[in-house]
Amino acid sequence: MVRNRFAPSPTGNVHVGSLRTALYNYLFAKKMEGVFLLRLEDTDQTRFEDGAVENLLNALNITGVIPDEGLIKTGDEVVQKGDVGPYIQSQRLDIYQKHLKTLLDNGQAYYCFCTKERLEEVREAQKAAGETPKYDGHCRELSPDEVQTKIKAGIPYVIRLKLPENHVIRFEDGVRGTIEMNTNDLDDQVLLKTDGFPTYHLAVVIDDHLMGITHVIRGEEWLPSTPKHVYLYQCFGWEAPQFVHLSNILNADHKKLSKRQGDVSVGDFLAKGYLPGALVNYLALLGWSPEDEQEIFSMDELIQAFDLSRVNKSGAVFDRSKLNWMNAHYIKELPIATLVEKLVPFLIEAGYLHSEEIESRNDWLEKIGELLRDRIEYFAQAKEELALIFKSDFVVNDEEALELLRADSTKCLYRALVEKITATEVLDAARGKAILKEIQKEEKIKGKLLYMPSRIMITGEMHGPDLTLIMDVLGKDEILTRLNGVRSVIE
RNA sequence: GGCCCCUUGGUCAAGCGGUUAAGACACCGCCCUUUCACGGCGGUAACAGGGGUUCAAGUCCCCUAGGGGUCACCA
Repeated sequence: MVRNRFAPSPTGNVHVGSLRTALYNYLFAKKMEGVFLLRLEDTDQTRFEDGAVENLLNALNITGVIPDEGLIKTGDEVVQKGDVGPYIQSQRLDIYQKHLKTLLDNGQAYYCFCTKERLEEVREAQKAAGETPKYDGHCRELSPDEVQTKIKAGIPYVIRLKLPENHVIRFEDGVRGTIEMNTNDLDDQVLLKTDGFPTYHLAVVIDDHLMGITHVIRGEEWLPSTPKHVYLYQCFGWEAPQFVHLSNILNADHKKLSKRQGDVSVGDFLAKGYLPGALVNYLALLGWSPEDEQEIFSMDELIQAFDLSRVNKSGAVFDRSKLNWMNAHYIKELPIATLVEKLVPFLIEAGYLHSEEIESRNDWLEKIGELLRDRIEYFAQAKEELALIFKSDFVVNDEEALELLRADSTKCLYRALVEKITATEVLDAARGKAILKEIQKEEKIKGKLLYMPSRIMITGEMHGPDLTLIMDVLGKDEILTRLNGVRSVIE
């Protein structure tokens, strides 16, 4: 039975790269009818950020990458579910201690009393000499007596992994094949920190084993330290899981996608009005490809199609414009009620709508939604796209537009428009269309000279949504107000 | 710098010894549209370089180059 995990540390927002890692774990687990669990790697006491766990679980819940076991959020409550917990590393300290003792007893780990200052000096000296910075083994061969004396003296210590010299460690990576590394190129990794907390390297091995993890699917940044993990499995006499290292998601400059270069967290994208399904769909295709040429996938379809053997080895650039295309596609498919529901927060944010008006203006909101549907890639674009709807006191500055307004026929068009709209009971799209047709017939104004000046007089812009839809949304009174506003330019 | 990984169009990518080297996004053009967009149709554009192996190499091997990751008492 496949057992997977997503094991983030509780820091800040969820990076899209992390989401993708979680997603691939999830898809694989579901595909294999296994279990996807979430474990919190909070062994760095200095890293903790308030609300991070909530944030993390919310992001997973919203995107549908939901753990079966471990730390989960049901309703407003964060709970731990499962038989092999706790699933929070800071609650497993005694477990690490116990296993560490085995290592110490077997001579596979040792106490190290070196100060940070000394380590720093050693590193500097090595760098200066052009060598690879590495622990120099200063405490490697301390006698048991010496160790006891120092511990009794209260000297702070860490515990390090005692790597055998010149020993090749080999393992099979699920996407990269055989990986070999010589222990001479590896460091005697700290396993237990001065504060009594384990490092990632110790905790991840013990937890993955104890939690029955069969497949470790994680980011490529772990590849160089995986041999240490493999060695630890050997020390404990445990069977190592299948390792699968996913390549990084890159920026346009081919560097690891990181903050300060735009949006990188799930929260950023959600806040801009990207749909969770679209984000997941896009991320799924970033580093994996299906057998056929399907591009649009529901989560269930992804589960069906997903296959670790089709995961790509090389890094993938995060392409915002393709994400935009995909999100636009999802928006086009949305039922109108859902579209409105998604849109409303952005209208409120833009100051176009008050929250009390939501229900009473539903018909109007649906019109706005349809008018926007084919025109935006993500909901935050609604603000700009709708600017011409909410700006009644516009001033026309564009030369070309002014020229059209000053055209001889426009005076005539203007009068006819005012007259017909004033005489109209309800100005909906159909009536708007009819009015323009009538003017075309009666005043012999047609084509560009009919539609462009009308558009400019009503919106102040040369471009925008279908004019009759705009008329419908604006309504009779607002349009008359606007026409009145441009009167001076026309006459 | 050491070690490890990677390398097909601008981007995502298919390809797993014999193909006119797919498809998608982006871009360009045409059509639709009395605007812009949407949509439809079409187009430009790639096997990093060099050696092998083979009748045959984008596909296998080696070297070079380029890119990335990693070298913490962070994960």
